[in-house]
Parts: sequence; C-alpha cells; structure tokens
Amino acid sequence: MPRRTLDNPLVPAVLGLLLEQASHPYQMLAELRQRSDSHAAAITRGTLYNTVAALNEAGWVAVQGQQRAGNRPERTVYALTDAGREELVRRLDSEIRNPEREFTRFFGAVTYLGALGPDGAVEALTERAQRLRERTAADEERLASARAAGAPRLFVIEAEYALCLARAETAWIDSVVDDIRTGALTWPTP
Amino acid sequence: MPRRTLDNPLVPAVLGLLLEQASHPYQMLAELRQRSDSHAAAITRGTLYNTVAALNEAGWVAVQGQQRAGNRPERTVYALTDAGREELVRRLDSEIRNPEREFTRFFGAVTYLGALGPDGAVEALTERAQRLRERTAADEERLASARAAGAPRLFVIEAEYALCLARAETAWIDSVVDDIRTGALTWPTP
DNA sequence: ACCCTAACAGTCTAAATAGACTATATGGCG
DNA sequence: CGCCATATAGTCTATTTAGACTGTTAGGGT
Repeated sequence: MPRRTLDNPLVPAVLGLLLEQASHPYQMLAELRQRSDSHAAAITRGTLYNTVAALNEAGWVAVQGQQRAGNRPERTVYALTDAGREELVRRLDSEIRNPEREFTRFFGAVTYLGALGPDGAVEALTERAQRLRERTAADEERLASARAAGAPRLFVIEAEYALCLARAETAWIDSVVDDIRTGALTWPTP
Repeated sequence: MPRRTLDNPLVPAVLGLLLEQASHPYQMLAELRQRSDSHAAAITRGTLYNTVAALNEAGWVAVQGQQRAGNRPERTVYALTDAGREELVRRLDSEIRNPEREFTRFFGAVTYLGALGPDGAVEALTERAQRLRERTAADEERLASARAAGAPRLFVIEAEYALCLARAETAWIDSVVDDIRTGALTWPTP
C-alpha cells in the first residue's frame, strides 16, 4: 500500500511525460526506457507504480479511464491535472535553480583512488576513459540522427548536457592519468 | 534488524575510512560530513549503522572492541579485515572502470526544460549558474587551503574532479542561456 | 552553582525501493 | 500446428532508507 512518494527524481519525469499525453504506467516506463536508453534505466516497475499512485493521491494526476486490449490486464490511464502542471513547473524551476551535491559512485571511488596504487589507478582510469569515449561516440550518433529526423533541439537538450559532462569527465581522467605517468601526481610514501 | 546492504555508495566510503584507521560509526559519520562538507551530507545515521552492520556480517569489517567515554553510550569500534581490504580494492576498481549512467535531478529537470518557456528557462538557468559559480569559488578556496596546509594532492583529488565537472556544467548553462537569448535555441510553436 | 544548548551514540519505525511473481497474448520456429 | 521466448500489465513482499526518538554529557553564560 503506497503512501506519499512525493520527492524523488521520477516525479518530474512522470509529470513531464503526462504533459505530452495521457498514459498508463507501463507505457510510461517503456517510454522512459526507450527515450533516454539507459539514463532512466534504473527505474523499477514497483517504484513507478508507487510514484504514480502517490501522484494520484496528491491530485497532480487523475485517472482518465480504463483501457483494455484483448484480454490483457486492464490499463489505468492517467492524465495530468492543472495542479499537476503547476507542480511540474514549480519543481523544474526549483531543481534547476538549486544545484545539489548529488554524488556518484565514481566520485566515491575517486576519493579512495590511493588504495589502487599508481599502476592500478592508471589502468582502471584508462579503461574508464576508453569506455566513456565509446559511449560518447554512440550518444553523439544517436543525437545526430534524432536531429536529422527532425527533433527540435529543445527536445534533445538533455542529451547535449550529458554529452558535455561526459566529455569533461573524459578530459579530466586523461589529465590525471597523464599526471600519474609524468610524476605530477605521486603516491605519498606510507 | 539489518540484513545485507552490500551495494550502496556508502560501502566504499566506509571501507575507505577504515583503511585509514579503526573507528566507530558515529565518528565515521562526523568524518564523512566534515571531509567533503556536503557531498556526503546526504548520509543518514540509520543508513550508516545499517551499512556497517551489514559489512560486519559480510566479514569485511570486524568489531575491534568497545570503548566508553564517561557514561556516554558505549561505542563499538570497527576495523577493516583483510577480506575488507581486498573488497575495497575490487569495488574501487570496478566502479572506476565501469561508467554508470547515474542521473541527477538537474538532468531530469533539463529534460523538460521546455515546460518553463524561454523566459522561465533563462531565469532559472541563470540563477543556477550564479550559484554554481559561488560554490565553485568557495570550493576552490577550500582546496587551495587544504593544499597549503600540506595535504597531498592525491588526498584531495576528488575535489579536483568535482570542480572540473562544476565548471563544465556552468559553461554549458552559459552557452544554453546564450543560445536562448540569441535565438539559436527556440521553442517549437505548439 | 544552575540552566540551556549542542555534541555524543545509538535504536526504532514508517515509508520507499528493487525486484520476484502472476497471468495473458503474440510471434517465430521447428 | 504446437511450443517457447518475449511483450504486456500489474501486484506484492522483503530490503533499504530517512529521519524521529532516547538519553547522557560537556561547555558557556548568568
């Protein structure tokens, strides 16, 4: 029995999707997964249904009706309410205005980079940079083909952002690897 | 009753701290909070105790003993085991090698930037950039004074990383704001 | 000397999450 | 034509997590 999941990153995502069109949770999930093939990949079914239920209780979304295709389970279609539309804008505004320190696994790992020793660090970092480069190339291609297919830039702006950060991270890693190799970054003798 | 919290970002952090010295959870928390004044700020007491208990069950850490200062609650001091040391290295290595798509609130918000309209977007983004700049300046200062106090660069490497990303984000925001103002990024007419 | 606040150390519970489980339908392949 | 893998939709439970709650002690002000 779900209660109030009103502060999690899925909230704006769901409201945003519903801004475009009414939808049922399963479809939203497919949409989210496919759209940013992977960014939203961490989303689980349970969490999504839970969030939508909480949104419904809060009045940001409302049941628009039930649908049924063949003898499949019934789908409950939700639509954004006016309150939901306002809430979405409030959230987006606040989440953009306030930079939060959300930190990633990589950040946590880098904090104890020392434990890998110079050689281990160079090896691991080099592999990461390599993988990042591959991923970046793939993302660039996807972005380009989306644009070519006529997607307005505004609709793919988050991909540009992600690319920008990925490039910065790659450059940083390269510089650290370099510094270890040249001796500009050394391991303190214990 | 805690069970097995073996995959969360606190795990490497705790093991990393214990690599330096044996400690009790309350102290670890203080250390984490102070060390990266804010990055780790999201950590809650409950979660930490839970994680340490799980680590103990897994055998990565072991109880070193009980301490008591005056009539305060007893503190349970934990130390890293050999298995824990190996695990730490395994984790660090894997978390560095595999770039994961962990995405932030800002990323989620940018995805629906359109909903703010051009003016709202410019305003919100401008404020974020401003705040980022202030924070970056403060972080740079803290980093500089840590170095001046004799901290080896390796020990503050994660601060360099965070700064690098923050600068990239700021630059990206500036460029987007510019593009909106000059008309290089437009809102599709609905 | 006495009071108030902040630091200390930990436990406990309500809410949130991941992911297993249920059940039907479709499409491809042997 | 029957069988298996996958897609559709959703529910349910066991972990996890956030953060409120408990109680003690040191320090500062009056």
